[in-house]
Amino acid sequence: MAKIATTVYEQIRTAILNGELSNSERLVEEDLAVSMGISRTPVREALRRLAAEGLVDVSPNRGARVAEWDVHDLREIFDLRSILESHACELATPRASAAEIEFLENICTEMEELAETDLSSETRLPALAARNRIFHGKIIEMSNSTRLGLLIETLIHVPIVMQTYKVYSPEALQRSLHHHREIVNAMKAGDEVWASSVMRAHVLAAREEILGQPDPE
Amino acid sequence: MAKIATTVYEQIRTAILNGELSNSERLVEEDLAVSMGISRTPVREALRRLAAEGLVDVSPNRGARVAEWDVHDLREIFDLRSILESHACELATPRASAAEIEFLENICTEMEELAETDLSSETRLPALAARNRIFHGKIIEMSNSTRLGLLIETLIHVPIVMQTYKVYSPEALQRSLHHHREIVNAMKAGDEVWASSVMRAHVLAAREEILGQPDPE
DNA sequence: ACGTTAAATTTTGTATACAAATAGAGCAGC
DNA sequence: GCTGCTCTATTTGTATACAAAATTTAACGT
Repeated sequence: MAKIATTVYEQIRTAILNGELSNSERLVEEDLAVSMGISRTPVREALRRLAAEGLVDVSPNRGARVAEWDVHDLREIFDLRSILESHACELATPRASAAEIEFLENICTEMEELAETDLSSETRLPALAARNRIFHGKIIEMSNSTRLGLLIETLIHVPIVMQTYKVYSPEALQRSLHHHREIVNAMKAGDEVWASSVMRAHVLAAREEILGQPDPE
Repeated sequence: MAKIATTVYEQIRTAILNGELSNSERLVEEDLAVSMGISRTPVREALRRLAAEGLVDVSPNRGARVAEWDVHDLREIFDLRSILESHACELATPRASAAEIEFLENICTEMEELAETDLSSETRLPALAARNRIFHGKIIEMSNSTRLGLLIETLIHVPIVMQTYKVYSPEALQRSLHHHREIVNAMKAGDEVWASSVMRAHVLAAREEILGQPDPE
């Protein structure tokens, strides 16, 4: 059987990612423990792990809260994502096998077909978001850099980043899908400069779609 | 008084960073606890924290070991450092104040003076390494991106990266100091492309100095 | 001698107990 | 009504106890 601490960790994590916990909600160890019928020990471990990932903030003797992110945080996150995922494309392109290219192409097709159906349906947006994550994750995996993957992971687990498509306009969605298709074409052509440039543009476009105009600071 | 867990964390951490613990040495909770006269609980917390940072590896029911890094790991680390620190330069340049430029210039001067003295002395290399860390840290701080700082931090705490200068040839050291000076000059001129390019070259040069020629894979 | 299996020991994972710190309620004073 | 205080209740931090898993040791047969 899996460790209890890991189970707790995953439960709290998905709860945060799905936005089921309100912003900066207090996470009391005892409460979580009794609600799950376990002791505080594994709860503590899970919370510390989430803190290390940046999903919760803990202050000494004051406990843990769900982390929250302001506009400046999101700007930082998308800026870094644009750099790191672009780099992933650069590394992945010369390594890409025919099978991997085909895999990415299939996801593009699936997403395009999904986008043509009624988007107001409950199931469409999650389906798109899931495939989007697979698409980006696959390219990161293809980059063959464990640490690059880990760095990106620590960035994108912020709820708003996970739920990107929820705030997309139809035009933004179309542009996003075109970017995906163009990235695969660039990789197919073995052109890592092209591929990485489109990826960078793709993430920065998402940034603007979510944040609106750049803040002057 | 500070939390015991934090104290333990720092002790183990510096022990690893100073290379006082042999590679992949087992870290038994009970042993560490009794040797410090405390219970296992804070030791556990410290070990999990170090695991999240990548300084130790933990396997379920099998405990923690000091992490070790092979050539491929180091290559990944320096590649990512080159990208992220270069980005830090890009962000820092337009924000740099006169005082900050002067601060960096002073470090450059100090390091140049240290390099002219007898390098075989016990104290010279640590003094250089400390100033090197301050130099890079200052630029990261000037970039004003909390997350960028955190990402870089998780990369550079690997012992070999911390102790870079220990393996430098005199020529490599000179080149490194020239890079530092050039970076400051570029920032002073407000040229973020120049500054970030030199920084990228600076880190990639360090990579080659430490790893030798690129592995063909 | 060698390998295999089974007990014994060690070590981790979780629960519980207690101490230390913090937050909050209630009340005094202005 | 508001501010600042004390005391209580809550909550975190650490220690200890026990259960579960893994590693080591020992025994046994071939």
